[in-house]
Amino acid sequence: MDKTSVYRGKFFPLIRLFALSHTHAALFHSCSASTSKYYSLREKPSVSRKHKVVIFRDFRHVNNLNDAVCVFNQMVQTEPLPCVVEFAKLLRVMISMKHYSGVVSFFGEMRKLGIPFDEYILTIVINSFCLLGCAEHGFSVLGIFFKSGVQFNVVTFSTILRGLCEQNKIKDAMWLFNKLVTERICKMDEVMFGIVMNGLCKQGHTQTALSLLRIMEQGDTKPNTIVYSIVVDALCKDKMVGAAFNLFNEMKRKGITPNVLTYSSLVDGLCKFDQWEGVRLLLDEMMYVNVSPNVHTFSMLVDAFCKKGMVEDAVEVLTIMIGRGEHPDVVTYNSIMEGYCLRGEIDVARRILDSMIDTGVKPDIFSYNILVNGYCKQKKLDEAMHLYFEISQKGLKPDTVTYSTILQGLFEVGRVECSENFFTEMENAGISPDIYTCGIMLHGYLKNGHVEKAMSLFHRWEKQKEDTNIFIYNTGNGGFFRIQKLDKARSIFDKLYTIGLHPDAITYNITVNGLCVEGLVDEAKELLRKMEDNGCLPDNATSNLIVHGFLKSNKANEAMAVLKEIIGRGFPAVKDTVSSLIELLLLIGEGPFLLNMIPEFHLRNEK
DNA sequence: ATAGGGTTAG
Repeated sequence: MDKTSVYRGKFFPLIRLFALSHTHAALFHSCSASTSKYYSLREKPSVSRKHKVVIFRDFRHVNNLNDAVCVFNQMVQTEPLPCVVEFAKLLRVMISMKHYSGVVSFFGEMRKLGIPFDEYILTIVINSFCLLGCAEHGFSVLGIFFKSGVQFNVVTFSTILRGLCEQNKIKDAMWLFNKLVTERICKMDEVMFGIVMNGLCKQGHTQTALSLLRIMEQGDTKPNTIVYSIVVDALCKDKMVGAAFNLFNEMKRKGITPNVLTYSSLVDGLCKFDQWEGVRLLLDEMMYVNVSPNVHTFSMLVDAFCKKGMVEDAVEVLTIMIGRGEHPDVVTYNSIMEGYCLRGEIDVARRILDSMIDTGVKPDIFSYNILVNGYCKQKKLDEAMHLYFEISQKGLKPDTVTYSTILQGLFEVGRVECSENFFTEMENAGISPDIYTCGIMLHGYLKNGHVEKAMSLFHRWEKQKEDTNIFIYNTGNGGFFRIQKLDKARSIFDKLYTIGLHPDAITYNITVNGLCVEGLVDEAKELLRKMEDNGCLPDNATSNLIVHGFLKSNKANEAMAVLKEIIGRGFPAVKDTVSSLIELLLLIGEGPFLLNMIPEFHLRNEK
């Protein structure tokens, strides 16, 4: 019988008492072995009833994996064994040092040696698996709970749920969550709800999160500030700022106080919609209820102004925040840099990078990526490359975005071979291309006329199905149309359905436009009908593309029928489309039709 | 357990 089996079964609580008295002996033992630098008396002391000896292990000197291994080896050789709590402390230190697999192997060693463990140790092990990116291994640790009779708690399951959510396995998380609820496996708390709701929101299931909030209201665990804030933020990100404000007002009515995070989410939502007056009112309210805007809040404002090209206003926000004692950080400065880059004032941006360092704010990889992009957009590829080399010199590591940005820049100026070499450099550096990189490579090849290369890349990525999204297809589709590989484009479109990817408005637009340019009226017509059936209503771009497609193909007459049809179904025309349309109608002598349509345009534009 | 910044397609 191995040592762990002693701790199994229903007698566990009794045995735990035994283990505890064991522990005191261990503490005494470690006191006598006080030659070790890892033991000290500085922490709040615990007094052993038996020996009246004051002792605590101190792990502050454990600074690397090597230290941890030494301490661990020493601990397991100590006779009698140190307390479970001591092992838990060591494992926590290892997590803070990011030695997650070390935690797992220490735990394996502990089991082999029959060292007792408790729910805290097991939860730390689960957390390590999660941080290693394999949350599903957490389930096997759950097995250890059942086998050893250790009682789990809310935190155990919250940890697994958080891990699953972070790996975007929201379905698995929901399955577990439902099981916990329906089988009453453990008591729910606000934190667990928060974790699941946050996971749902991050995966775009805001409405499900909202219904969970409603369920909470009916139950014993009432939603708190954080739970409300999670949904408020998600609604803002879904561009449903109105709904977010409804929820915000509702929580205030119910006496749940919004905090700086709640307010900041709303400020950001309003900024993205240019609702400056609303922003002003909200900031006033914050002052009134004594919730101070912090560096996040101010950075959102700074970023919003910069993205609109209003860098002067952004700088004014910067002055205000400094005046209020809120220190701008790397994110704030990065936004300012981007603001200048967007206006083409890359040299100013470059100077900000240098002045950041003077104020004690260290640039990060974002800072460099912003500047690299600035140079690329100005087609200053040599400067961009120079900056790329500077990144490593500054002790930073170029990431996927850095490489993608430069690849895009190289393609843009037609340096296809450089792009190819740089792509190889990226792979050699161990940076794997993501969906952006794929799109850039595909589009870059197509734009520069390398159809075959684009095709082979396309097929390579297509096979790695889990990485495929609609974007790659849209890029391929548009490119293949542009170079008149109609069959290819058509087959890509058809394939979307078979692999279960849903075409979006852009997919339809690209394809409709491609068909129009080719003068394939019937097919375009067919597709528009499909578009409507699939709930993808034609948007401004659709109408523009159709009109331009027709004009380009000089097949105005045949195409006019399609236009009439979509106008009849509700043409979401905007001004620039209308002018193109007028051009087309006059071209084919459809003046009377045009006159009929004018009131129609007015009606729709006013809606 | 919750908030801010960088790269893609029509």
